[in-house]
Amino acid sequence: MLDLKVLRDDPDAVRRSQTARGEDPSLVDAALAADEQRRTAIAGYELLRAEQKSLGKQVASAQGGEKQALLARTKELSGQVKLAEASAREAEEALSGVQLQLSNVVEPDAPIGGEEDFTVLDHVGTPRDFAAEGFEPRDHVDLGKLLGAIDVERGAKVSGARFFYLTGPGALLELALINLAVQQAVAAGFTPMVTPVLVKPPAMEGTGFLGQAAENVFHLEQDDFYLVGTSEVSLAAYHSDEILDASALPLRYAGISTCFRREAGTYGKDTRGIIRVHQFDKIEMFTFCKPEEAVAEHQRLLAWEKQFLDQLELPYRVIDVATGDLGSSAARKFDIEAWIPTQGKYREVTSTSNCTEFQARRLGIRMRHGDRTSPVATLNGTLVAIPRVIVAILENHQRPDGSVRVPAPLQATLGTDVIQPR
RNA sequence: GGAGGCGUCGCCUAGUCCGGUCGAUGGCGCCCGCCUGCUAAGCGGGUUGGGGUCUUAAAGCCCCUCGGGGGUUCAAAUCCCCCCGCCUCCGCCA
Repeated sequence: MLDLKVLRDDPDAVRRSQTARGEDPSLVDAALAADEQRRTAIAGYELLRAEQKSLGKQVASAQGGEKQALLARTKELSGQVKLAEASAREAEEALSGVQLQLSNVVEPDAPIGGEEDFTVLDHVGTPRDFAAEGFEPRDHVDLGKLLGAIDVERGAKVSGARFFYLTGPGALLELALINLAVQQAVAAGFTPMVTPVLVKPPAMEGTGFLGQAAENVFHLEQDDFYLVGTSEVSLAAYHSDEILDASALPLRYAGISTCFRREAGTYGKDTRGIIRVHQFDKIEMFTFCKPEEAVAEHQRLLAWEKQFLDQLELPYRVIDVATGDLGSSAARKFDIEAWIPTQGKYREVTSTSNCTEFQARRLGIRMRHGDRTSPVATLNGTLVAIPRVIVAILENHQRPDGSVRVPAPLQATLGTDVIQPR
């Protein structure tokens, strides 16, 4: 949710941002008009209500005929107050309806354009030249089968498309990655958190996932629960309707959770393997900080993501996601994409977003500084999304015989430095 | 799932039976001041959050806020209904 003050004082900036995202700039004018109506309605209601209260007090002490006269007036007022209150509430709802449709204002340095208009900020590592090594790389599905690490057939049998089992070394790989990620996060000062994966509507709405992203969210109709697509949701809502001590910021949490995604509208996309699945586990970094520190914190989150991938010796690049491809809450987003040899391209493995005060305003998360309160900034970043990192490890570290080299920090949990075909 | 109890402006708490003087009591904590070799104690004052209005800004004024929503009433923390959360006991169950 955007600050009404910004909307009133600098509507052009919001219009420009909407346009850069490929969204409707006229929403700004609709919001301003709704705000105007709301304020008029509130003023009307409050005037009547003030009169009702002051007359009510006189009724209490008045006697006889005077009391009867007052009662006649207040009875009439009572109905008027109810009507005015209803129209004030209607106007409030109309405004928040428009306000909820407006996306966050993008950072000025974010590249303008659609999905393909990102800019590449960094390349780390070099993709292996399998041709020079003299063999054709296997993809992660074949490797997973060969190693007894991934079972997509039975995943489909039991739960349908886009479900899978991690078996044997695959399961151990997940545990090793989670351990490594949590250890790194704790060392960096994050509080590790195991979070709920079912949340009530306000948490989902507050984090901005019920807008354009709504079709990708699982909803349990009978109980009105949503399944989170990321622990970002439960972590952001953790402090909802709270006033935080500004001196205690930043608060950094590492969420450990399963994530659920409907992947609607992706039929035919990544149907093979475990790149795009309905359920996976993920460690997510989440920060509450002062708005003026958000940009610097965003860089720190990105640095922690790189630190993690560096240890796994994966070639990757960092991209600055273009305005048209940002989530509604994000002002800026950096993705890290790991090299996937059998696809011959880089694929997203992490994503970090600066949501500035957008989520905090919706969720009622403020900080106290001096004698006033104001919204905090929230940021999130993937430390590890298990399936995609497993894909990257298997494919990048494979050897001609189908065995896979295990990066050093994972060897203890795996109990070996090479995963051998079964 | 069943029965009962509870939910008040950071924490604790009075008030709810019997509607108006609650524009919410007191304590703790915190902030400011006085006193004071220093500290503590003592004394005085302040201390929910949101919105509207006016203003360069502040102050002021007004409205809302007693878990949430609805109802009764001229008037609701207080009466009625629904919901949510917490606690205790019973049942069931990893």
